[in-house]
Amino acid sequence: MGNQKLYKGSLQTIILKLLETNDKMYGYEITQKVKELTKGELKITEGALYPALHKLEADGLLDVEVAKVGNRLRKYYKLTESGTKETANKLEEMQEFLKTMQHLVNPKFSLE
Amino acid sequence: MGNQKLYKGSLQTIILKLLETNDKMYGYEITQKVKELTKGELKITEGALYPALHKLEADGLLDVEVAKVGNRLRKYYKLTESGTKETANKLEEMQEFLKTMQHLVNPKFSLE
DNA sequence: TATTATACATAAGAAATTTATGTATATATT
DNA sequence: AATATATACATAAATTTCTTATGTATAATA
Repeated sequence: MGNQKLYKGSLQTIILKLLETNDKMYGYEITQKVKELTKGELKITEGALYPALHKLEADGLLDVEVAKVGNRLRKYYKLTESGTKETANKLEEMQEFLKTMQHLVNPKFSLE
Repeated sequence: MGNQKLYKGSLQTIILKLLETNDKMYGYEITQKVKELTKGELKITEGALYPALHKLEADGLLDVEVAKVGNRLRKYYKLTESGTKETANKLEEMQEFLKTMQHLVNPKFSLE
């Protein structure tokens, strides 16, 4: 783990985006979903994920709901109202960054 | 300053890419070039830039050459041989990241 | 029955910034 | 002439965000 290149600051945005699309997810599910969607390109470690989820919750962007499945706990997270707004902001920021970086590092194939 | 979103870890790549394109640059010039190329979208602060340049130099990726212009110093940086190789690696990594994130966050290209 | 997968968590340390501050010269503005 | 802005470097404290390591426990698989 920790092999791939995940630029610091992008994890929050990834989590928020997944919750926007999937409505309700638990931590372990998020790690698996990211691995699946990126074909193993990105691997979210637990040491990064759980503190990030706790922070998003503390900041009021996520609500949590504990479920018991069999004998095991799951903590389902979903966007709050303000979380939904912040998701839109962060996605826009990310898009801007991607466009800017694309232009910087590969002017030839710039999207704009 | 510090308003824009510069994901941590991308600054080194930006510096290396600029030096690949421009052969030889000094610090202040880099801050201006980034501002110009990104139309003010990204602003590299001195507190980030100078330590980054020193680290790249310490890691053997950059050579430095001091010049006196008028009565003022300039430190011109350029890629070493190993810096050129590392630039290629970092650019490839960045391209991968941009592609991956584009798929993750861009609704149009979203996989789910 | 031993390993892997599922599912949470935290803590120490590292890396890369931000923010603040400092020094000094050159140029432009009032 | 005085003041502000631009040029050009630098560092240090604090903060953010991650990596790496470790811990607990249940469920499924080889």
